[in-house]
Amino acid sequence: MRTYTDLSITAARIVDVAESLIQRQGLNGFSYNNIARAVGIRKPSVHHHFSTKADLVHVVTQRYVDRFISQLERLDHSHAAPKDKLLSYAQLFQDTSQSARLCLCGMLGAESESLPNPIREHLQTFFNANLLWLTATLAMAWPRRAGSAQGTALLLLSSLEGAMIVGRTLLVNDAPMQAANALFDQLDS
Amino acid sequence: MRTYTDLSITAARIVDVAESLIQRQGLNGFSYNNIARAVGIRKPSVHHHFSTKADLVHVVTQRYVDRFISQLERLDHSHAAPKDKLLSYAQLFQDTSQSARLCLCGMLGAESESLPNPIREHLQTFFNANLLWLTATLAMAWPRRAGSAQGTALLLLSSLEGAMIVGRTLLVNDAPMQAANALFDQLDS
DNA sequence: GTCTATACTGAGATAGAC
DNA sequence: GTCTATCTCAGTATAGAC
Repeated sequence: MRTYTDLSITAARIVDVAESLIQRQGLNGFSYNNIARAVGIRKPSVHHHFSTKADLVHVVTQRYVDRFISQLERLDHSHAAPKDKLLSYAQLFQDTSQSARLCLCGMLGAESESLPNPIREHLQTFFNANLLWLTATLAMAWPRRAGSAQGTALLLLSSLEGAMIVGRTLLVNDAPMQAANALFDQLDS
Repeated sequence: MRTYTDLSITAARIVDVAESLIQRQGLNGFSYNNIARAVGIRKPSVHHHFSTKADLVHVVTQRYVDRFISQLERLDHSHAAPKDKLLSYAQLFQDTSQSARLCLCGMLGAESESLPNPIREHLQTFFNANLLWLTATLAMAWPRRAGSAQGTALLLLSSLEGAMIVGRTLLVNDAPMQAANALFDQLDS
């Protein structure tokens, strides 16, 4: 199966466009034609780089998950205070929301019934990595509540994923940050 | 525009099937053929009842939103303790999750860029009604935290919507209830 | 209300020239 | 790597008979 580490310039542009389209319209909401127009080439040229849609979506997902996990690691190495790490984490979702996109894995997770198995596994990697990171970081930020960190991690991750959906529908552009701050306030009190 | 209050028996079956398909596969993940097979009629017969897909989805959404709001009113009239009302509320999402579905409005909200405007408005009605109900009920359940009830309402609604997505991907079947309980525990402490 | 038959369109995909 | 041309299939939708 293809990987994203050795993409030609055109292939990388295709992956960029496909990523954006999935985050905005969902897996079944775009076609090779949409990609071709956005990149400025013809449909068969897209097939030249990614012979099937499943292949393309696989590469897009793999790159997204790897990049996101890299950001978690970068946050860890930043030596910021745990609470500030969590604010930066919430800001990642906030930024995506502000560019009128959903989290790629949230969107694909919603549509996961139509998804090939290898892609499903990438989504599981994504959510598991986030839950692990959040559990550890929440336990450091609020040590007295360390015992409930695992449940709080699921609460925070779910609320950020959900807030992107609620926010885009109600045209509230800071829903992820609002939801995260509501939780942080409760944890502080 | 059609409404759901005077559906023939066949039309009601079509709406039932369409609702389930949207919750499982999303707006772009099913066709009139899928519906026809599930109902046991032919494709043109589906068109006889709902001439376009937009028309069908509109009726499905309208019925779902009205029914859900009725459930909120029923909860209000139940004279249960506020905290128990909130538990029953979370259970609504939990039940949906357990039948391998997402919230219809969560799914359509994710795909809302491809949605006709009238349907978007139903989604806004849904989320606004939920936020209002949650804000009021949270303020009753935890009066000392009444000042932050609005933010907590967004947090809870978002987390339930998101937990359905995270849960279905990780094959955790009680994610909505886990997320809600994590929040209720913090509010209690 | 339901059916068969049929448009028409767009989607995913391939062949083969340049 | 890109193109034109083409294939096949599914999707939405309509016409008209029963």
